[in-house]
Amino acid sequence: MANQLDSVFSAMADPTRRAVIERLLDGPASVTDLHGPHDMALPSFLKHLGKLEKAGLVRSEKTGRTRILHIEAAPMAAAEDWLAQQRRLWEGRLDRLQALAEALERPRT
Amino acid sequence: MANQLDSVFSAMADPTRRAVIERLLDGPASVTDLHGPHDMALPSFLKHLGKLEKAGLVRSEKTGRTRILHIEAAPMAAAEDWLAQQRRLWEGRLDRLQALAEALERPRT
DNA sequence: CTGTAACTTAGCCACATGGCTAACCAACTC
DNA sequence: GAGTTGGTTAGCCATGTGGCTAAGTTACAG
Repeated sequence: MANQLDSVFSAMADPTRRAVIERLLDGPASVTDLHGPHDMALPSFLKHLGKLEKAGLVRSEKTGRTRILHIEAAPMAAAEDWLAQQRRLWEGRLDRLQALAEALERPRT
Repeated sequence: MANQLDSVFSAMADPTRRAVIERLLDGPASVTDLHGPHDMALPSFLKHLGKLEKAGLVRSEKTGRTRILHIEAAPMAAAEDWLAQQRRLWEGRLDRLQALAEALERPRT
């Protein structure tokens, strides 16, 4: 996955990982805290955290025997920017189509 | 993939597919037109188109022997909305932190 | 210093993904 | 109606993903 958008979008393409993101927006948390609400074995859950971290959406640091994760907002902004740009282009195209339609409605004004 | 966000995010997690989206924002196009710039066999490319269509990002209709695809903007908006909401929550949290910091700076005003 | 809590690593499994070739069908073109 | 163009289907392959159990490690608690 060369592009950063690749890993960010693919990290967000999973409800478990999106739930983790939502939880972390409320503040940092430990692995077991985050794991709590999810009905899956810890190692499976850790893979999700790993993906989030590789995508740069989350950073973590271990103190003692517990690892604390916190969110990193920048990569999400990149994804949002891409989407916003596509929407602008799309809206621009609709505007041009409408202008064209109006021009066709009254051919000689 | 239960959620719609799942399939939309995962559809966008690939540069080929994002390129197709960008191209289609400029107007409808046939399969071979879309395939043109991509250095991969047609059947492989078709799988990408299939994923886009299953995610609802694209619709297509066959007339004669050529299939024309056009974009469907709504699902992208859903993804953008999710991201925008997370950002709002994140910014809200930063505001609260800053308020807290200021409150700590001058304890009795 | 023994026990337990909090990860971590290793390894297995089933299925999805992203690529390919080969062969096929359907519709224009000449 | 023979050839070509535009897709489509079938089937193979390597790798990635998302889940599991079992066993290991490391720090804190008593």
